[in-house]
Amino acid sequence: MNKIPFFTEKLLDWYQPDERPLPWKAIKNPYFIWLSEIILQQTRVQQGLPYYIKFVEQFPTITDLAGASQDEVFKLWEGLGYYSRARNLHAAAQMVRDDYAGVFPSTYPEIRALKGVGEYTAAAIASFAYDLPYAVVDGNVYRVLSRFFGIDTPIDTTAGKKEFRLRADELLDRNNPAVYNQAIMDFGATHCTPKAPKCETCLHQKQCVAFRENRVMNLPVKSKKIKKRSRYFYYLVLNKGTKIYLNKRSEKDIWADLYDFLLIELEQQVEGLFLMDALQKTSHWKTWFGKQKIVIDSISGIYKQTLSHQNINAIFIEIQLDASFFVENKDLIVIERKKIKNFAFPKIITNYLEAKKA
DNA sequence: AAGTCGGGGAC
DNA sequence: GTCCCAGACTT
Repeated sequence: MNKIPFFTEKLLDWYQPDERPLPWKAIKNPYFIWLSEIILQQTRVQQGLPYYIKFVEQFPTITDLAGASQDEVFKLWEGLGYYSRARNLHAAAQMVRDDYAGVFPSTYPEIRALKGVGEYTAAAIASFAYDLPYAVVDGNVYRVLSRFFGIDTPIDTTAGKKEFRLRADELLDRNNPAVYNQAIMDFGATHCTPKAPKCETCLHQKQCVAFRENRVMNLPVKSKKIKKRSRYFYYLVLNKGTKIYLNKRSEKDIWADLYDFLLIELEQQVEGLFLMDALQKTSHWKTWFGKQKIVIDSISGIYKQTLSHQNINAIFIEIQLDASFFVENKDLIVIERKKIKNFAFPKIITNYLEAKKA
């Protein structure tokens, strides 16, 4: 029996498993645990919970998920963001089906090798599903450890990641990795929070370096500051009778594998009388429409969406095409408008579609 | 090592 | 407005 560090002893003493009941706790099904961990990457429990419930209901086993179409998986993921998670989720399910006969792998290296599973997620699955001694290091853990030990090494550097990983491994209760990992994340999520941490009632107050030195609000440290660029999207919503044209987005940009409309992007915001003139001058317009005359049905106001690295500004231009009209673009698909609910769109598109309906 | 990938909630 | 959330991947 290893000696348990003081920090760990106090943490386990604090932890009350039933205080924050969640459907992926107190289960050992590795598929459900994996699913919950992917959904919760960079996502608050509150936001991810309804998605977890939907996935479990629609795909009771990982083989069910593997057998779904990509459009089905994306539709269920719609609105949650970071859509590469959905693509990797689907691919990993097929890996488990094809390489492991549908049985979720049970060793850390095998779990870590699944698409979309990094160090954190592999440790979480290994400990929660299989009681293997791997310490999780997520945003909660960075915050708790940086404060308790007064570590100001930036967490978004190679040195910082290594330092916190070593520290986390020392603190892990190797006899009870699942409970320890749950406890430290719950503590960070409910007690040692980013803003307004509950230091006054904290059991660690006397030993917490950050509290003693009045540095709680300065930890953890991040070195990088993100820069945002603004983009200006002009969506041509093509309608022909009861049909509508959709575009499936390619891999290189935001919203890969989601659907949107025919898009012209300009370097700046253009409004009012200048808009159609600016659009018709673009090479895109000339390629798609040639010299055919386009009749504009309506032009929306500016829809805005903030992404982690971009500010998106979008204007939607409704166009009714004549039956004889031809659009030179092989990537477009034409569907019945009433089937639009089967396709997954970025939030800014669903916002527009909702507003149009009303 | 730096950049990129969403969306929402708390302040 | 800013920060950051049960991070991972690409270049």
